Amino acid sequence: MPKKSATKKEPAVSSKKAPPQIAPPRGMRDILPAEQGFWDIARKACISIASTYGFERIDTPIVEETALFVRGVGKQTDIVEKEIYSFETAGNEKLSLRPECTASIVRAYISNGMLNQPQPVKLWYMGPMFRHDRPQRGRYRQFFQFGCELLGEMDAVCDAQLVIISYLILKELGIDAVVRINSIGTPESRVNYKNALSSYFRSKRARLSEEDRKRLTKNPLRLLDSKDPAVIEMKAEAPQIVDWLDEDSKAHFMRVLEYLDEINVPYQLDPYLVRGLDYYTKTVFELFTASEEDEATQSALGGGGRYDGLAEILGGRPTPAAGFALGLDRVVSKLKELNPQIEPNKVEVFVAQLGEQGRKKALMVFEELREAGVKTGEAFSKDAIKAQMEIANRRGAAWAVIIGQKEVLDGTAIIRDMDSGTQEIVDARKIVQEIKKKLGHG
RNA sequence: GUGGCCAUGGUGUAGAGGCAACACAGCAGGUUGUGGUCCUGUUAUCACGGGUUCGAUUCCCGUUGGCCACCCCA
Repeated sequence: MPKKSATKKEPAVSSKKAPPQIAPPRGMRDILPAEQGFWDIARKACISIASTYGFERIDTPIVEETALFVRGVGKQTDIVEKEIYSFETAGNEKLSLRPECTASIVRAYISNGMLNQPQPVKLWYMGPMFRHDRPQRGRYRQFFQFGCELLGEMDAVCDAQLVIISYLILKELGIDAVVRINSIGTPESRVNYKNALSSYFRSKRARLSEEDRKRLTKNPLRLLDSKDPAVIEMKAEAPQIVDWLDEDSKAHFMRVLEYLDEINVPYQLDPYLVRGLDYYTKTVFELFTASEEDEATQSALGGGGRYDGLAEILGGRPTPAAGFALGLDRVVSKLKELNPQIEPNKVEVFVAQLGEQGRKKALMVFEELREAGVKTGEAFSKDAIKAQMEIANRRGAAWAVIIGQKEVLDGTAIIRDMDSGTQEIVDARKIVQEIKKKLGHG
C-alpha cells in the first residue's frame, strides 16, 4: 500500500493537539452522579413493588449465544434483523449483546431446572440492554430495563398482576400512566387473523404507500400502526383481532380485564396493539404517560405480555409465562420532569485540620466518628482551613470539629456550631461523646 | 438504515471573515488558624479533518456526535 500520508507530518501523539472528540459510543452515555439520585428513586420503586408481589432478583449474562435471540425474539423482528450487536469470539462462538431479557430469563429457567421449583417462578431483573438503532430522545443503544417475569402459570390473574405491578411502579413514582391492552390470541388464531387482514388490505392495495405494501407482505399486523392517514382511515373497517380469537383466548382476555377493573387500573382497549416480538401470545400491553405529546411520539415507558410458547421454542418443556419490562431511561426522564426532591449527600459533622500534626489527629477522629455511626465529612487533602470550612458548609454539616497544632499540643479540639458560629473547646478524648450528645444520638 | 436541523469554556448562552463576550459552577487569593455575602485573579488551538481566502471559530465539503421525523421499540 503506498503510504501517501507519509509526507504529511506525523499526527504526533505527543503534540499538544487536542484529541479528537472524545465521547462514548453513539447512542450510549454516562450517567453522572448528579443523575443517580433520580435513578435511585426509580430503582427503589421497581424493586420494592416487585418484592411485595413476591418476585426475586435474577441476573443473567449481558451476552448470550446469538441463536437464543434469533429463536426467542424472532428472526423476522427488527430487533434481530437489524438491531442486534453480534460478534464472534476467538473461540468461534457467535454471541450477541442482549437486546432484551425475556429470552435470557426463559433460558435460565430451563437451564437451571426451575420447573422443579414451586410454580410460578417469579423473577425480576434490572440491567443494560443493547440495540443498534438510530438514537433519538428516549432511545439509546445501551438502555436500562427493569422487568418482571412470571413463569409456569397460565392463569389470567397473573397477566393482570403484571399489568398492575408495572402500573403501580409508575404510580409510585408519580407518573400517571395509561395501559393499552390487547389480546393477540394463540399463534393459530393469529395466522387466521393475519390472512383476513392481508386480504382486506390487498383489496385496497392501490391506496397503500410503497412502504405499507412491503409491510403487507412482510408483516400485515404492522399495517395497524401505520401513520399514513389513508391507512388509518381504512383501519376502521379492517377486521379486528378480537373477532378472530379462539374461545380460550377470548375468555382469558375477559378475565384479565375484569381483574384490572377490580383494582381500578386505567386501561384502553387497543385492538391495533401488536407487539414487535414474535413470542407473544394472548395478552399484550404497553404503558404510556397520559400526556398528549407522548402519545404522538409513541414512546412507551414499558410493555409486556404473555408468551406461552417461548419455553418450547427455546427447547424446554411447554411452559406458560408472562412478563413486562420498563424502559428505565424513559421512566427516569419522566421522573425528572416531576422534580422530585433528591436527598443530597449531607453530613452531620465535618472534621477540619490544620498542619501535619492536626491532620494526623483528625484522621483518627474521623474514623472514631464514622465507627460511632455519625455521618462525617472531611477534606484532608486541603491545607487551608478556609477551603475546608467552605466544604463543610456545602455539605450541610451542623457541626465542625477543628484540630490544629495548638489543639494537638493541648489535647483538645474545637467544636464549632455551624449555624451560630459559636465554638467551644473540648477534651480530645471526648469528641465523639460530645458530638453524639449534640446530635441527640444518645 | 433514510431524510431534516444543529455543534462556541465544566454547564447555559452571545458573537462576528481580522484580540471570542456574559452568567453560573470550579480553582486560587483578599496577610499570620474558620464557611454561607462581597471583591480580585484564573479556567476555550470556537467537535475533528480538508477546502476557499492575505486571513476561517465564522463560508463550503467530509467525518464524528446530538436533536427531530420515518422505521421500530424500552
